[in-house]
Amino acid sequence: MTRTPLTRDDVLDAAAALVKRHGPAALTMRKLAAELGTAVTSIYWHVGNRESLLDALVERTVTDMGAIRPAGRTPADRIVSVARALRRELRERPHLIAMVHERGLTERMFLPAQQALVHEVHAAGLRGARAADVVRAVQFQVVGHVLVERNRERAPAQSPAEGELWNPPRGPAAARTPGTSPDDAALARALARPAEPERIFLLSVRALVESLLSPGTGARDRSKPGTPTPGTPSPGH
Amino acid sequence: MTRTPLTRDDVLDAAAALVKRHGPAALTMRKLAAELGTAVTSIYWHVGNRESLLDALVERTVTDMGAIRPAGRTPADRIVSVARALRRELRERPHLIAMVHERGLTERMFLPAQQALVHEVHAAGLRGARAADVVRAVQFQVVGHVLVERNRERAPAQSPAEGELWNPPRGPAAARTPGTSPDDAALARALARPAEPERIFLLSVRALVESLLSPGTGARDRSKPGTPTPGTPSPGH
DNA sequence: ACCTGAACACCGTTCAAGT
DNA sequence: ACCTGAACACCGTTCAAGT
Repeated sequence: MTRTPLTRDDVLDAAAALVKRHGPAALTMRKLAAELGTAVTSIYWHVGNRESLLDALVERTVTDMGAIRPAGRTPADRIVSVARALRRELRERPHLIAMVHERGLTERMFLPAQQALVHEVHAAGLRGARAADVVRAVQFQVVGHVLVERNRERAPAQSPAEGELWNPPRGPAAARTPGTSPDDAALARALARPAEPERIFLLSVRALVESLLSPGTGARDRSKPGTPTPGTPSPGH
Repeated sequence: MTRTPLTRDDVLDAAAALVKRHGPAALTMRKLAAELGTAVTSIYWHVGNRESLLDALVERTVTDMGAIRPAGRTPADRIVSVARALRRELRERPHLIAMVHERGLTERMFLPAQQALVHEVHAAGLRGARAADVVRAVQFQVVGHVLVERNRERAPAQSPAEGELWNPPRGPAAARTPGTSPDDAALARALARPAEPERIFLLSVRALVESLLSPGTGARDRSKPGTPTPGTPSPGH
């Protein structure tokens, strides 16, 4: 009874399954060998060593991420749709995404999405360096938000909890702390509630896209980073 | 010649130094013991085990981060100044920040900054849940940007490089690829150049703040996050 | 209260040897 | 071309024993 020979893909599959179930720390060469029913050293013949095994896993995740198809009527809408699609894809592969991040490959994983963004920003009428800036700003924001969000989910019990800071002490001690939070009960309550990442995500992406796609606003390049922002006009009503 | 007894702080100091120089992976109990000139097992008496040693290190970093003082004339300026200060602080402690991130404590580290943001958003005239949303949006963006930026710095040689995608093939093959990048040489060149994170950072923060602080724009809550964006078909493979 | 060495279970990796 | 067991150097951790 000759066994069908072990292939490199067999190794990668088993490794990916282990990581998906128990995280990267659970992926040891010995456990992997046991899973595959081979000697530990066989694995080395197929994948070199643990480091390049993880590299291959990450590589797979990056290419698996695939192309993103924008949806929506306006360029702004389509950019937002790309952002949401990226967010969803990432949230389905938490462990592998963490590995991609640890290896500094997050940006490369986002190249297909970048291509879509370029198309939409161009459609919105932006050109040249300005368009490139907008593409990168959106990309940074989406990737960053996803990283933050994942970080929050893995956070242990927060102490002090976010909300606790915004219930100002009622006693005379309140006056002592300089720069303390203003008295806004609704705000305090809102911050005491857990964040709703998807809502914040949409809110932010829309705000950023709206601001960057409309020319002539203060968000243009000013070439002098230190210049003060003129007060935002408050439309009387 | 009785040696002055080892303290918990001695252990933490040596550990922090090791991490700062060579990263967390270089922090082994045996190396640490050698550094301190004690037996490996002494360390266990002071800090329990490696895991809680790292916890203590992270805890220290979080509290060391300290208070942030806003600067600038308008609330928008001061928010931007907080964002820049945070960015600078983080970039000075790359390894430790990575550890904070791995432990899911990034958000907690940002609580002091959150307090400052609340103050400024309130000064800008926002109240209640809307103000909380803006605080969180800015916070997510700043933290996210810093994480992305750090990720980029650690990235190995990118292949394909960002720019390569935006030099459309000159031959007849150009017409075949659907949704390809538009013909914008300046854009292609701009994306081929390395990103300037600080500029992108300022650009984005300003755009977001400007958009969120001005009421009545489309960036308001639309209360239906789940609407028409149809899910992009999963990348068949 | 603090420190020690010995021992254990577990790693990743190399290598000569098998088929 | 593929697989094997033995061996090496290195981990984190426990524990009984010292002072």
